[in-house]
Amino acid sequence: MENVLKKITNYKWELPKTYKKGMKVPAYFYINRELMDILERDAVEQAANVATMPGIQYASLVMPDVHVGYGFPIGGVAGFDAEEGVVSPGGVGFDINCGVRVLRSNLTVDEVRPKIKELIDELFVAVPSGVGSEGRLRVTDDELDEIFVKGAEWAVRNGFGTKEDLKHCEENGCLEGGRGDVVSKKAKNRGKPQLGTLGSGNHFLEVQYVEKIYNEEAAKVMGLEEGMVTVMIHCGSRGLGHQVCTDSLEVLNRAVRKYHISLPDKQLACAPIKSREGEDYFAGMAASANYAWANRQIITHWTRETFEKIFGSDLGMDLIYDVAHNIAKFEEHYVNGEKMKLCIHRKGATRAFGRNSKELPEDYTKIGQPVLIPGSMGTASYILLGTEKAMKETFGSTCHGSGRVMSRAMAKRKLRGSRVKDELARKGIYVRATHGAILAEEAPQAYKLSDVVVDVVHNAGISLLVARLRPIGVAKG
DNA sequence: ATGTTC
Repeated sequence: MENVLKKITNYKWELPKTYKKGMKVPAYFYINRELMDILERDAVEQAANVATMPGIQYASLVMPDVHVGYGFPIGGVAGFDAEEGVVSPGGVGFDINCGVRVLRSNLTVDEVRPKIKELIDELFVAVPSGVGSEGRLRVTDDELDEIFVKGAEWAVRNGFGTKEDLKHCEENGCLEGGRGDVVSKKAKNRGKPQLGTLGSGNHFLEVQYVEKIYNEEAAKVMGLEEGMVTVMIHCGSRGLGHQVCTDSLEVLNRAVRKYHISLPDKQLACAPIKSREGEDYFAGMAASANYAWANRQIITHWTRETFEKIFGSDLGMDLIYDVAHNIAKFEEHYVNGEKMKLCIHRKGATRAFGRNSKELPEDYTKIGQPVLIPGSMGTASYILLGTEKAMKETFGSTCHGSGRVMSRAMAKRKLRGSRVKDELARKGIYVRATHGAILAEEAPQAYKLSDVVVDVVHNAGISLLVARLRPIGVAKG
């Protein structure tokens, strides 16, 4: 790809807007040479396609964990003028508000390791997982409608966690504008029994420890020390968000014709933000995002209960932060020196706001927003900080994880789940999964090294390393 | 990611 991408720095490359007819802005790729070698041609085309969309501002942005997605690349960020621009389900993804949160604890890895099997087995029961899995609670239609509007706050109000948790969620765990009236009966029926479940695929609940601290000051503010046990929860809006996305694609395919929007790829289906179709998609997307925040909040509560059952009380399991990886939202950013209201789409990308952003809770105002980057199963996860450079260059955004290099089908052909489990055990990681195939699909070999991805965003300056977290136990669907 | 080819 080096013949089409122009080097700006060792970590930033430009695809000029002359690359493809109709591009309104260039695309910027945050990658290094190593990632350039595995960059998919189709992902480059997708980033160029996004640059042609109505109302796009500044650039189509690509993070180092990029791979081909539905319409937009996964690892893509795009900002559209809030008045003249569009909103697109392909720019959010099927798993609306797939996201990550991390809890700290007062426990050390030496205290937890001897009990890791018992702990993970208990967590595996306390937090249901797997495709189509159903949860331990049943909500009514009215409650579901409230969750669509209130997000994590509904969960806290109903006994799952604390008000302090809400302050440590992006958007306080609630995206404004969620509405149940635009969510189909089918989506609601899928979502109702799945609240409080982990799901499948790359979703997980992981017990980790802080292996290395890169930034003492920030780590202190987050309450992190080397050797301390942390818990990472990675999941999304389950069948509900998936159904909302599917339903909306039908509507927006029609809207593309109705509003005479010219697109290089049907998968970029979108509607003007100010149209009925666009507003309804946003409301359903926000409702799904809020369901996902309630979901992670409920799982957090059961995680704390399980830890207390095994290790007793006063474990200090505070929520460090919760970030969305798949979401669209209205934000203000500077474009060519002018403040603009934009609809920022982050698909497989993380908000990474710098210090003094008004969106941050008081304790993080001085250091910047915690950015949580899950590893693939068995590999390190990272905590970073958002930066002022990200505010200037990437609409305050960074990478979201390690990104696939092997398809699920390929991984199942090449790898055996039992063998993956044994390999992880040798590395001191106990894994509990619903079935062997998931271990093959999610094996470390199927993913880019998160270390490389994180190295790129750190060196590019769009987020900065704070801590590396090493897994000791994983529960997977 | 996903009642994993509704």
